[in-house]
Amino acid sequence: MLDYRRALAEYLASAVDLESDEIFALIETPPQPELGDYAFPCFKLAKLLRKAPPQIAAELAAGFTDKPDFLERIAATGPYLNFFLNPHVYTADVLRSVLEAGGAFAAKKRAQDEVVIVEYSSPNIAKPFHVGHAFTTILGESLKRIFAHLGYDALGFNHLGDYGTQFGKLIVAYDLWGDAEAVKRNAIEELTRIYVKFHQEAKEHPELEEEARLRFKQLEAGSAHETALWKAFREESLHEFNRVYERLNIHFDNLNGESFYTDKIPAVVDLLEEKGLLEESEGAKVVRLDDEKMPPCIILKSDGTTIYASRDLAAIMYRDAQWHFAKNIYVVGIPQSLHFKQVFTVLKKAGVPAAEHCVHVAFGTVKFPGMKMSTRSGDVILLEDFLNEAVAKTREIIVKNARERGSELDEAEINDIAEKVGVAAVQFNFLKNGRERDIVFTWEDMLDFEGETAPYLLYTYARAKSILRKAAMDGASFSTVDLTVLGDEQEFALARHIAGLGEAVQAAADSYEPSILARQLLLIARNFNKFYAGSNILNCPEVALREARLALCAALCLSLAEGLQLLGIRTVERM
RNA sequence: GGGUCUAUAGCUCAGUUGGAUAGAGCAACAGCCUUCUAAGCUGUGGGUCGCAGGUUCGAGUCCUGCUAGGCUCACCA
Repeated sequence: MLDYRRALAEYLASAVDLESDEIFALIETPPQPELGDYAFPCFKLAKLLRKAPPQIAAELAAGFTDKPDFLERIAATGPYLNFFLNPHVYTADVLRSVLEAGGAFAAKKRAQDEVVIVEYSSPNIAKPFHVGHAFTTILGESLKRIFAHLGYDALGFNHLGDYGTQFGKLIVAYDLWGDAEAVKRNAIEELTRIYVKFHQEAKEHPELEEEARLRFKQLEAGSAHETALWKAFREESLHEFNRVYERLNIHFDNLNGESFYTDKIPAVVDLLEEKGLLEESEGAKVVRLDDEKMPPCIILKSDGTTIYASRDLAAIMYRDAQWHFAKNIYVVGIPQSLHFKQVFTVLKKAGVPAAEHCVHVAFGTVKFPGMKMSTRSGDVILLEDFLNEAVAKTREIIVKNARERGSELDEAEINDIAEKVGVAAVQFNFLKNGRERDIVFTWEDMLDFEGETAPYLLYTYARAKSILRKAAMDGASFSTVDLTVLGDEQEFALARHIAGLGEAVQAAADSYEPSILARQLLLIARNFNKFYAGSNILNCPEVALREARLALCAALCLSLAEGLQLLGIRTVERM
């Protein structure tokens, strides 16, 4: 489709004594549709021409003789020059582009391969996957999809928490009280059970702690028994995580956890040593960051062992060597902001250029009023249980609606729709607002399926699909349909918002903020529902208009599906 | 105490590089299913944009100070 803002800027350049790029930057969208579709504020010109802005606007408006096809009207309103698009030309152009793009309306291509690594989810092995993990998992997946859509080679990295002294504890506990069958049945539950038991027993038998440290050292040294157990814990945990990932439609490209990077740390220590950055402080090896007004970054603990900062440093070096990433994105909570600032700064000081391409995409905390999210107390909401609740609630609504509408959904279909809509509702809760905001978790809010929710978006999609099916036009091409008959207030408004999808996706990527895309989709859906409530589509008496409105439905479906896919959300054909 | 982020309607949040009358959803109230899915649509009420200054033709948006709160500040990740 035509870049209307650009075209308008070039048109204006002939009348205004400014470069078209300058004009382009000044053009804005008026707050109300009555004021037009684009506006040019004349404040900047006032200084140049030494005249009042409203006078300039009026004179410019009077001076235009011929208009391009896409413009219907130009009017001066106070200090603004307002432009009204021809709604028929515009609506037809936008919808034609969407229909021809077939789900890639907002997609871009790149001249060369540029790898974007998105590290997200990263749960700890042998620990429950609770609602707190949902934020990074859902946000990260969306970012990965958005960057892929914009032509990047986007890779999802799951940096598993699969290393540390807790594995020594687990090994000790398993040898003492573990049940192989129980691990097979439900690994996380059994491993959590023996982990909790370990801490209880360790209070009275402190020697267990010492034993755990010993067993961890043996694990590091590659001892057969310990390694076999560690591998089994990892495998079984992953098996369970995959159940959730499958439901969320997530597939990682890389599962290198903390353990993978440990043997790459000595090289990092050597590098820092060589650059003269490493200092001894209170027995530990640190890099001082005083000049950056940050506390020192600990590289090696006083007992000589490694720490998470050193592992993250090693990971960046390794990823840079392997992939020469354009971006290396960490989808990790706000509390770790300082940690990442330190790590990136250490690398900059060491002269590693890749440090410039590392980004910490921080997000807020999921808060539970009246609950303490702690593994030890067992007072957690498993993400799986949350999904199940949402699916169950969805199922109730589907069954109720089916009864009222007298529709003929079979059991398997009901289950499939409930699963997709319920999971989508959960996902959208984490994507609709700015990511740095905390989320207060209440069942009431989380299971509200009206208004700004995924079920609203999916419902809108399903309604449009239903019409297309009834018209036997689902999947039709519409290539010969005349779309210029469209352009009434609601049709035009819908086209305006659909056209905004491309910018929304780009903005979402630029600021690592899928909520921008999520909000655009809500706007699109709301405008379609207004159109739907006020216009006949299937029952439209004029054949040409009916066809064009069906094409509008098809374009709506394509754009909603495209955007939802970028949020990691699956669509349903009916609900 | 240092760093950092936040403060917009009863609640949850949007608010484009500073621009026209600050917008949604939920909740409340009043309507709309003999037109295509009412998980929808229409309407009403609801605001000293934390407080005080400053910059500017113009500030919810930028600067300073203050208040309140979150997170964080060395061997956990």
